[in-house]
Amino acid sequence: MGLKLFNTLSRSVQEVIPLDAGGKKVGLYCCGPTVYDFAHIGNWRTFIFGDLVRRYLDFKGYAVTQVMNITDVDDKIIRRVREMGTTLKEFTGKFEAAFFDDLKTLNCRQPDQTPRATEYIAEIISLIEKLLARGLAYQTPDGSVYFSIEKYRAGGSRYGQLVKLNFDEMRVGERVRSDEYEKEAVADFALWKARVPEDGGVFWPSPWGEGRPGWHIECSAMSMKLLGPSFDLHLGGEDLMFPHHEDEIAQSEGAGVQPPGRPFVKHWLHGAHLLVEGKKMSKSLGNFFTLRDLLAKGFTGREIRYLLLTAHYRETFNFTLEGLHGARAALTRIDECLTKLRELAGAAQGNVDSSLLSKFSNALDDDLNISGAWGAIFEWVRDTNRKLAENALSPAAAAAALATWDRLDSVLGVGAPKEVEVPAEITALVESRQAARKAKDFKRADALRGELKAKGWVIEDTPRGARAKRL
RNA sequence: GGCGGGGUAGCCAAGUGGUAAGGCAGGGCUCUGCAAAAGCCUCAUGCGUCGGUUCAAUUCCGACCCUCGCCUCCA
Repeated sequence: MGLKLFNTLSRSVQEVIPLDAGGKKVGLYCCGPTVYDFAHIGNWRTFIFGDLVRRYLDFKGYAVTQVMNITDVDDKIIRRVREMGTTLKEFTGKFEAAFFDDLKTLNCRQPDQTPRATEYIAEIISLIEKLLARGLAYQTPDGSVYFSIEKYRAGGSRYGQLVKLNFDEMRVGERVRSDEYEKEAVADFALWKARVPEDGGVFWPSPWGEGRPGWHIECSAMSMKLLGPSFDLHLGGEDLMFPHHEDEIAQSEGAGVQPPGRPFVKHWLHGAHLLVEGKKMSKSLGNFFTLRDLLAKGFTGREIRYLLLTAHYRETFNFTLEGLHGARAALTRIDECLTKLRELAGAAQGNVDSSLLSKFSNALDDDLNISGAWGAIFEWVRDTNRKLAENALSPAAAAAALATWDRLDSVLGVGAPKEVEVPAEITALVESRQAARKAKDFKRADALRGELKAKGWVIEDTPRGARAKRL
């Protein structure tokens, strides 16, 4: 069965058919972070969405090349570099490292390539030169270069493929930034920004004088360089539809580098934003969380990942602390089941359960209906628990269940429960308690239980004996 | 104003022209010396409101109410 995803270009759910003649290779570009601060939970929702797409394509057997850009030069970065009296490299390096740490904490796969904008200046310049040569861009007296939407449209190209725009309405009451007053039309966007004193040491030489790239051009330059001028999937947050992605299309297709009849990007994917505690995230409301803020509250990366993966990517999701507690409980349910399966399976071998697997992939094939996929998983957990309780599972069947889970988890990435080492001291206490219970010295047994609890361990008495569990 | 999402149990969240997945919380039970932990069972005559189409609508159509987002550098 084929994977179908909503394509913003067509505003409909369409099957993903690779451009690759062999139908195997898929190019996936995900808009990455602008490294001017720690990424917040809303950013992470989108990055996890990208990771899900990547992992599911892998699961489906495609040979995926995932590229995620690191935007390490833009207005905000320059402003902060100036304010903090540091250098661009030092400033962005810190947040870039934090980004990759966080990516790992959330168990996102490292993209195959993570190009930095500042390392693709040559490609950016060459792309701008193509646009100038084709008459779609113009230079202003200050040395900036802009993309002319009017010329682009005059050439028969469509500007406004991802969103419906009313240009006449838009020209009323628009904002004109003081540094962009030289543009021919307000809708035009910068490809190259001439150096101004506030940029400090952040500038590169170019045929138009010293300056730096505009915001959209880096994604065009890097994606086309690494994935080719026409590729399969491009993903980002819904806010990027306009102007960022629209401008990317204009400048990439305007350069005329695609083979005849091929688009810059075939399938555009956009992830919805999230609300936190029912409201738009904002620092003044106190509901603005970075990943680090949540870790500091004691939540783990996998709990956060799980919660962000429970809802459909095109729906606004309400992220709450209560939801995070629920995520913890839900994951524990899965963990308990897996632990029991592991105990039972031992060294036995088993084949994957294709019925669960097909329920899972049927749901995900349908525009990544992950809620449906979780539904199938939890039904399976309940069913497995029932069999486990009835002793109706053979070691081979348990091994098969575990093999199936591994397959599912290659997509979900919430991981298997960690095998917690029980310290000898704890084991000794558990054994003393067992001895006391056997001697019917319940007072002492309860005291030992209390002692264990104080040390952060709970005793789980099962028909097969007692075991200690980390609180 | 223009464009686009949403409104499903206490909370989160799927889904379907034929009578509502799943998770959390809650309730009951099993196990236990008692607990805890864990497990099982249970939990919406109802899907924003009002009309319409239909044998049948939460699902289609219309109107309305509420809510959220985008409309030039915010994932």
